[in-house]
Amino acid sequence: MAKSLADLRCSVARSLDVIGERWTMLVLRDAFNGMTRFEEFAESLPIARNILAARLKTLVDHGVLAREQYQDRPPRYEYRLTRKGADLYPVLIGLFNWGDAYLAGDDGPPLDLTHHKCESPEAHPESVVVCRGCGEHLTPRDVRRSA
Amino acid sequence: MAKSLADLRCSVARSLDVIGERWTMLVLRDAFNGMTRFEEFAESLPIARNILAARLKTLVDHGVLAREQYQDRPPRYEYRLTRKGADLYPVLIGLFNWGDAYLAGDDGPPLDLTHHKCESPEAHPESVVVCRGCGEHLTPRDVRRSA
DNA sequence: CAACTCCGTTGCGAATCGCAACGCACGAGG
DNA sequence: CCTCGTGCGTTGCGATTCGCAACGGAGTTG
Repeated sequence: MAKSLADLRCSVARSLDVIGERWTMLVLRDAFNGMTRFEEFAESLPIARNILAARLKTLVDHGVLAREQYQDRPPRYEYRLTRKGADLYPVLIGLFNWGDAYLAGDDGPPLDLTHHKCESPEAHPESVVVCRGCGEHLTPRDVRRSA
Repeated sequence: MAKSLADLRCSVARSLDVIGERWTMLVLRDAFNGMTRFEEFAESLPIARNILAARLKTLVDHGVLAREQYQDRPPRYEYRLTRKGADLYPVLIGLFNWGDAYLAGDDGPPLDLTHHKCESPEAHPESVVVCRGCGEHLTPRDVRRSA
């Protein structure tokens, strides 16, 4: 996997090379949800333990998660999001929004997230594309390649 | 692939079940970039032709791309983003931003996107998480599960 | 009629995944 | 001491998926 995607001179491809493997984004979803330990992830997802170990290792290798020892005898570690990992929040929320909008079952979106300081009934997180310069909301047609 | 991810009662998992396979987001990147034909995708990416055919088929099956005939004799088709597909823009830009920020090579980000109506030198698209109710910029700590 | 284009499909070896079992270090109970 | 339970992975093996290269077929051009 690593070789062919990473050297495509494309930031999207490089990102996917790190977080595009099966289960990886779901592990990160759990991490954003506060989980830190191997057994928590393993119970939350129907993922094989060897695959979970491999995913955690590549995320740690890439600096998305940090592996920190929280006890000796026996040594046990927890996995925490780094700044780099936390910066994937727009991607995660984007997937969340899209699934809610188009793939929800008959009984509506499975999970409800709320901005807890906001009074509005619509206080849900939403991933949107804006212009870093003027702040305007952007569609694909507002953007072009410039280099 | 389909079975285990789709029935996880999680919008993120359901989204990944549709667009989480290897190469899929890169095909969509090209589609956002204006490509529509099989041969264009095949030339743009180092993807095996059988895999490309399979990815296009699942994207069409899920309504992310629409397959439209653009000539008879021989029948030829083009693949266009639907509204559902276009709504993946925040995810794509999120991956793009993250790769630019953390995975760029020595010579900076490989590709530069610009909001062409904006005069600012910082007129680049950015995927951010905001509150649908109040519009405020949100971090993971501002959000909690409410259902 | 031979060459070329566009769009896939097929066959086969290689890589990856899923599942279940095992390993190991430690603490608790009997 | 012996066994059980927990936390955290690793190993083995069959099943799935992928990558590559070759083939096919329908039409167009020289």
